[in-house]
Amino acid sequence: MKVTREQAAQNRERIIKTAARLFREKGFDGVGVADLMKSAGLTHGGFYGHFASKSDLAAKACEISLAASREKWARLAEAAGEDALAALVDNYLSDVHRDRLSSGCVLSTLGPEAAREGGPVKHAVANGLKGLLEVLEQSVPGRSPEQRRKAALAAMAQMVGAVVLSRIADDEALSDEILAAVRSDLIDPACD
Amino acid sequence: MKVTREQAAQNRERIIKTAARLFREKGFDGVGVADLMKSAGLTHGGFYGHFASKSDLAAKACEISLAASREKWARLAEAAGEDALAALVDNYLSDVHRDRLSSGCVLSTLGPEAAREGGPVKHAVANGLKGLLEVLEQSVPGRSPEQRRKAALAAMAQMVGAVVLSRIADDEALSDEILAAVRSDLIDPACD
DNA sequence: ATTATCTATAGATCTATAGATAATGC
DNA sequence: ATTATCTATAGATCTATAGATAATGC
Repeated sequence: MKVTREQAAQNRERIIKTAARLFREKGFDGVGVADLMKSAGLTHGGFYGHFASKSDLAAKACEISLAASREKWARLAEAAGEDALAALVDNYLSDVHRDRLSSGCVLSTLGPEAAREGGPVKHAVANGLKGLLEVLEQSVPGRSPEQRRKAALAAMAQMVGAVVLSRIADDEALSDEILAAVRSDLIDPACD
Repeated sequence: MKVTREQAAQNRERIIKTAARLFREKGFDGVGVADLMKSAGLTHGGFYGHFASKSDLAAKACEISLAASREKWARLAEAAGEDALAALVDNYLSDVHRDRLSSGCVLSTLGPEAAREGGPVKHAVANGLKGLLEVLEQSVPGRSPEQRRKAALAAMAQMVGAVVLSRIADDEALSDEILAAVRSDLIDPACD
């Protein structure tokens, strides 16, 4: 039954990645440790050799999810050059992002739950937010660093809110309308 | 043990109001039927005489919470006249709203969970969103109805996102900074 | 010998229901 | 007689742990 040290490390990574997917799909309370381990191809009891608690795993899952988001943002911004903001916005407000919870931004799938959870989970998500803001500050137009900081905060809030609302809307027309309105508000020249 | 027909109706209302408070504080999965009934001063088993299921209650709790938000918005907008948007924004982005989950906007406390839940709960929240948008469309500046509609959608997303993020931030400086940046972005003249 | 994983289970909790109780309302 | 509420519990599920197992790594 025992596996190599390296295999055990891989199993641990697989548990975290599975959790990162399932928590985003079903919420922290929507998936139990047993389901989670089954999805990772392991047994229930093996879990506590890897993690102190479900909450411990939740914090690590949020951490890697948001680190992946940050890397994706940095790649997109880098590739888009001058149009970095538009590239980030188009990506975040896409219907793919809205519809595929399992790989989406943790801020919009688990934000309120993480805030309530507190402790290491909230801390991990707060750090992830800071990381995304760093990328956004470099992608947003503005004369001074202060202006860019403010613009990044405003854009971040608007993107997260748009995805949350687009997932609440129960008719697709409204959902699409929300994404389109916010995309236009963020990208098109502010002065009309 | 039996109470008057009127008392029973009052008990039902009290259950819904208690649920509206507790669900926002702890999430749908954070409070059980037994806790909820105890908080309402009733016993566990009595619940199913009033509601078909916990989910049924959740939908009704979201409905009354969002109806109350809409009424509050309408009152604020009415009282502020020309400055309706600023009044709504100041209220939504206040630290009181951020800190007091129990009476806050359901979109920012339970939005992602309601979207996952689907069914009547999601439907109730989607309808509540539409109601708030109606008030916001009348409060936002813009030459045409289409322009106001777009501005309302953009503002709604930004307000919800700002509160979600301000609750995630684990240092108060960042949390306040988010609220202030978004407030200024929404209220101050858009062109600098 | 160590340790990653397994089986099995303790103990707590959750939703929902069954049947008893007692006050209302005909 | 009806019915709102109560007590008690069924049945499912959840987190976490205890102890067994078997392959690695010294």
